[in-house]
Amino acid sequence: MSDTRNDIVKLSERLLRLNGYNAFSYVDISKPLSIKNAAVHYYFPRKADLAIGIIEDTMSRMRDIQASSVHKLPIDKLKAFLKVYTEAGKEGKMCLVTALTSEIHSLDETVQVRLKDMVQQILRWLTEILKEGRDQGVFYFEETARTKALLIISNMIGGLLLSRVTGVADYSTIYNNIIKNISQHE
Amino acid sequence: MSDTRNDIVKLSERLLRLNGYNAFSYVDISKPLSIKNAAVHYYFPRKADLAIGIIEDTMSRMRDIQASSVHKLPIDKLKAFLKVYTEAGKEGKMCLVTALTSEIHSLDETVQVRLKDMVQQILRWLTEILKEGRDQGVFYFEETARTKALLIISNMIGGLLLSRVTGVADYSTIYNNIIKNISQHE
DNA sequence: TATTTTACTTACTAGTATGTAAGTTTGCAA
DNA sequence: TTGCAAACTTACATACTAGTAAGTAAAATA
Repeated sequence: MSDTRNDIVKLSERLLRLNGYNAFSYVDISKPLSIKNAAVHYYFPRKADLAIGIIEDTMSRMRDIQASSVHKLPIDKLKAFLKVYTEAGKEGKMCLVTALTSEIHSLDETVQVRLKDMVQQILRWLTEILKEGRDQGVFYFEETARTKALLIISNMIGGLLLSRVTGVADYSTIYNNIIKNISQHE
Repeated sequence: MSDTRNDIVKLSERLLRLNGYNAFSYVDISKPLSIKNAAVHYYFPRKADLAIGIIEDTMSRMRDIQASSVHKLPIDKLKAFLKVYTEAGKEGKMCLVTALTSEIHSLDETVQVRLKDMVQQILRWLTEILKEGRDQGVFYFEETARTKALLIISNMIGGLLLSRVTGVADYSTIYNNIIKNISQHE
């Protein structure tokens, strides 16, 4: 895959997660890369194609993280999962799910389908980690694993948004609470 | 206050929370109200003024809810607080904080200041409810009241976003878990 | 009754958005 | 060496955006 195509995806993803879907344009991407906006259209004819490109790139990285933590302990799997959000928080980024879901009515149906799929995969990923941790007796929670996953992911999504306004310390507070809460008997 | 001005605020708020800040235009507001876009500019010269109008309207309703639940039990105060999110969920709306925070870089500094203020007030409101409930021995949580408030609000913010993609049932799951979790001894 | 203010409309501008069609350069393959 | 495909650029079309300036009709005020 060409450098240019990859540069476009990386920069688009950054702009999408910093500013939102309707707040970045083809020129915002082409200008910093010193190419013309038509060059972006060459790789991604429509903005929907670009969105799909970003989703696929993100899911690919997601699978890499999953693959490289297969042999780790549940707590480290959980930390690897949450790290994605922590890094976003440091850069003031939303998570990709937030960026797309908050402007879902601006998205092509083809993009909405991919977004749904991504959310399901994220949920399944975390649910599996939680199940494993509980089975091994290192995680403690009363809810179903899927419900606990919903709670943790919504904490992350909301935490990243809130911390944009109240400061990253609040994201850390949420993060620490999740780790502490799941590791402790009741 | 004129009907037109109020109609503009209500419709803008709806469009903002359904579609996002950069996804609605002055024409999107004027057309359904059968007025010209310049009429919207008459009341709200710049889009920032409109955003501030929406924030103020929302905070005013917030204070009404607070005022009308002063004499209620902590659990009913909490339910009154959360009801705002539940109603949004039914209509597929994000909360106002999400709609604005997700596109914070598109907002005027004057709007950002008001947004910050609103978030602080929401946090203070819920924190007070939680303190009162714990003091009366009806709420149980180990964190500070402010941290618990952060966790609940981030659950709501994230729950509303996730449920746009996975279905409202997931919002309900989160809601029910919050109520159950805070009401139970450990 | 005269004047001013309110609540708009008409008509427009300048800028930006996504997207397209056709042309150009470069490098590889036959 | 010719031909072709990849990776672009040039130039443009269409549509929409926030925002403004000037005009108007009706209501409130002096």
